Amino acid sequence: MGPIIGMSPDKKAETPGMQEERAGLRGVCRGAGTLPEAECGAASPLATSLDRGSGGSEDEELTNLNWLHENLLQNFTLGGPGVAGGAQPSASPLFDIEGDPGAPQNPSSSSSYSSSQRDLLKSKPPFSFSLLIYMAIEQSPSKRLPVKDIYSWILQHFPYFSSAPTGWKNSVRHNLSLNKCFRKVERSLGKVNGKGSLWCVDPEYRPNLIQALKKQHFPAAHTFCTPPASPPSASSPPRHHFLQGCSLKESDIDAATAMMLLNSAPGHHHANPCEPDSPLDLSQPDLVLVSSDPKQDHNYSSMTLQRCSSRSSSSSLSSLDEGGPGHARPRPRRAGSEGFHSEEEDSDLGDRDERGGHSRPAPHRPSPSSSSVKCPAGKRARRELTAKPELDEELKEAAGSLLHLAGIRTSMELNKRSAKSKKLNRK
DNA sequence: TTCTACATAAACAGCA
DNA sequence: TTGCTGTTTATGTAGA
Repeated sequence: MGPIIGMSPDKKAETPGMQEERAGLRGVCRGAGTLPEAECGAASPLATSLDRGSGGSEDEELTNLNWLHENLLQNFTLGGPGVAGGAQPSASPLFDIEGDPGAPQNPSSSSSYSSSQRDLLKSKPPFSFSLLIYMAIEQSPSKRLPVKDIYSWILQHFPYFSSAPTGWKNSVRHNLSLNKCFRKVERSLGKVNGKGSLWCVDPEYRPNLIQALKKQHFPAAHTFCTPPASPPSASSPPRHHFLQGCSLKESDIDAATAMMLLNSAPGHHHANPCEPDSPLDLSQPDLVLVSSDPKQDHNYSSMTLQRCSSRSSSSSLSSLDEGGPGHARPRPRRAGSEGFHSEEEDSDLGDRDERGGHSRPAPHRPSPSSSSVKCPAGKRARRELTAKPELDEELKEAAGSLLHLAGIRTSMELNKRSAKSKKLNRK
């Protein structure tokens, strides 16, 4: 996307990507639904940099997008620490919802993988860097990763980047720095700056990321997104599993997030979710705000909400990202994210300071009046809201309903999909 | 056409 | 000194 000079990796990768039977085919592997721990130890980011050395075919199998879709995102939504911490080959609710979790999903018996599917592996991931980072972090047992491991994870799961110019690393760092979804955690005390900070996902923004995932479209994957009329079979790629080629389903997300809520033990509230001693409990009800109403996006500043209401499909993530250079330039950067910025200024997240607290004096960014005006409901407000126990109950109820809905969703889903495919066909 | 999200590049600083 | 990490700014592209 960049200028010609800095040709975007996907353009560049056209060549390398094509050479990429190497990397691309790497991904075509047996990724039975959930990658067994034994087979995919490297699926754990812990293993990212550690295991890469041993590389090997095992490693290569990890790049299976199917696995990614099925396992990874399943993990995200569940958000449980068990995800990466221990093998969680068990079927998730999501897994169950659509079909047979036990069904061998073996895309890599890959003759069943179409060339288009393989191309997916070779081509640029349909995820933004933010999402990639999110995935990487979420996959880590501790929900914290150093940049290096994030690189590794991305490389591991998206071979595309192995052939991409190293600029993507810059982008990753850029995202980490800029995106409020990610928070820097010191590896050890007194090591605020310097090398090797850990990065975690700010639970406050986690739903945003989920939303972003939900809204992520996979145009290239539509080829295998066609609604199967028959139940999933071993020979056919799993039907949906979250990212399976299509945009995520609201019910998936919501139900999954609901599960997160349910999984969360009340009282596990850490001042700093990234506190090393307090494993990131992303499922904290008061941190993860979920609504059964997809329209309700608590994660956004009201500004974003407005935007979202007017722009149905704008990426949620970006709004919490840099907010877009927009046309607020010449002070582009933070302009759009001022809403969040102002939240930081709320200072309810003291550790946030570490970010701007670098050597360079934080340039005074005149917060656009719009931001301060449009964002009355900041994190604090949300917390106040969500801290209510009754809300917790409501959430649980909602979770139950959502799960129920998710369970019976399939038929509706089919309808939806057929409608969608019709729509696509029309195009 | 406008606006937003995102990607990319690059400069710069701090640290090991 | 070098390389990595982190921050920030600038700019371009794509999509809605």
